[in-house]
Amino acid sequence: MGTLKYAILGLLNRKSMTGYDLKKEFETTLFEFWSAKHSQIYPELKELTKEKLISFKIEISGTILEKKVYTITDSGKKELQNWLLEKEDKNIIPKDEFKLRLFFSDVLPVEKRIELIDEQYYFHNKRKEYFEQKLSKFSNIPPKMDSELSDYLVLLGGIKRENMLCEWLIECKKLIANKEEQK
Amino acid sequence: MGTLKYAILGLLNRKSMTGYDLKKEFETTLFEFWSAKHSQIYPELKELTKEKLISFKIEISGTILEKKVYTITDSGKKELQNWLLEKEDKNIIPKDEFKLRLFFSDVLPVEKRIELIDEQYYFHNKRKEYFEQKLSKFSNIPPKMDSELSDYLVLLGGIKRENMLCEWLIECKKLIANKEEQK
DNA sequence: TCCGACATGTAACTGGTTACATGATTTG
DNA sequence: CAAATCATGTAACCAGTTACATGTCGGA
Repeated sequence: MGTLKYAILGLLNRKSMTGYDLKKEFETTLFEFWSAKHSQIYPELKELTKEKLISFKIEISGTILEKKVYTITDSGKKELQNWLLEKEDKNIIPKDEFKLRLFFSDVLPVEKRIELIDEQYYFHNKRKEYFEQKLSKFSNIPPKMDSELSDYLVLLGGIKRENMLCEWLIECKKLIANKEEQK
Repeated sequence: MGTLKYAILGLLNRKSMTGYDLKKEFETTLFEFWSAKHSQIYPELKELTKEKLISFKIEISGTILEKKVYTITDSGKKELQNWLLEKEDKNIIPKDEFKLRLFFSDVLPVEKRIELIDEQYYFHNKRKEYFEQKLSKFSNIPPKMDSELSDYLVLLGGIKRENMLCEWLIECKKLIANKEEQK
């Protein structure tokens, strides 16, 4: 796929920054839908520079520490644009270890199965609350600025996902418990 | 993680089968939450055999075609059980290329952004309908058999996910179109 | 007799994680 | 002055995909 490439181009299209800054962007801004470690970012920056999609200039931080501030090139902007407009079905269903576990858990005693679900519920409910708290920090809803609207939309998506998972888990619990009663 | 190992153990715990059968199980039964190509399955079966978690006996199909029918061992059953009961937060948010695209699409003209969303909506709506059709094939709801209930629960999860995505996309479209009007 | 499904494997490569490795700067 | 953070890189490994490779069986 080479998606990391476009994640980096997308971020640099918003603002010039260093590899370290990019790393932090992945940890915060893109956290909800993409991730990359610095060990993947630095070699990719090297490659993108070679492809002339980005360029860098060295800045001195303090007295001797050199940092490379990367900037997207016109060619890079074009490449990003093309990717954004690409019409391709890459809609692979993501792997889900919990579903796999739940699926095979029919060999466990019902109380263990319920425990499994309760744990998962607790987790997603917590994450849901965290996202909702983040949402409440928007002063205008919907936001007026374009890039803020993007933030808002993906956050909405996150909340909706966590919410859906909580609802599903409650339903799973009900159905599993209910079957037990029938015995 | 080594999740493939448990996917295979889980399937063999239900029923002894060949590598080829397992491949088909991944394509049908587990499709909604896990996948593996035969090129990954065969080496893993070799490894699991070495670890004595599974064993095989050769059956002759037709006149000379040998097939290896794999069976889970007691040791394998124990290993599966342990994994099912494992308490670990591996709740990594899955990568989502569409969200990444949407996130950076603020540089596109609004009509292109709407197109992007419409395409995605069409896809998820189609998948939702497909899942719903699969759901309608259950004669009893909720199913009485344990393993059928598992099928039912993950299918419900799939429908709920596709439904949530459709709702979210409609909301995204509304917010993006609405911003346009404000201009 | 041909074609699609059955059946099993390996090799090369890609994307991503963990660990190794180093050093500067800022803040308490 | 110590600890956290800033800053950049490489190496080894793991999971997974694509392509290569071979051969059988059953039905139209």
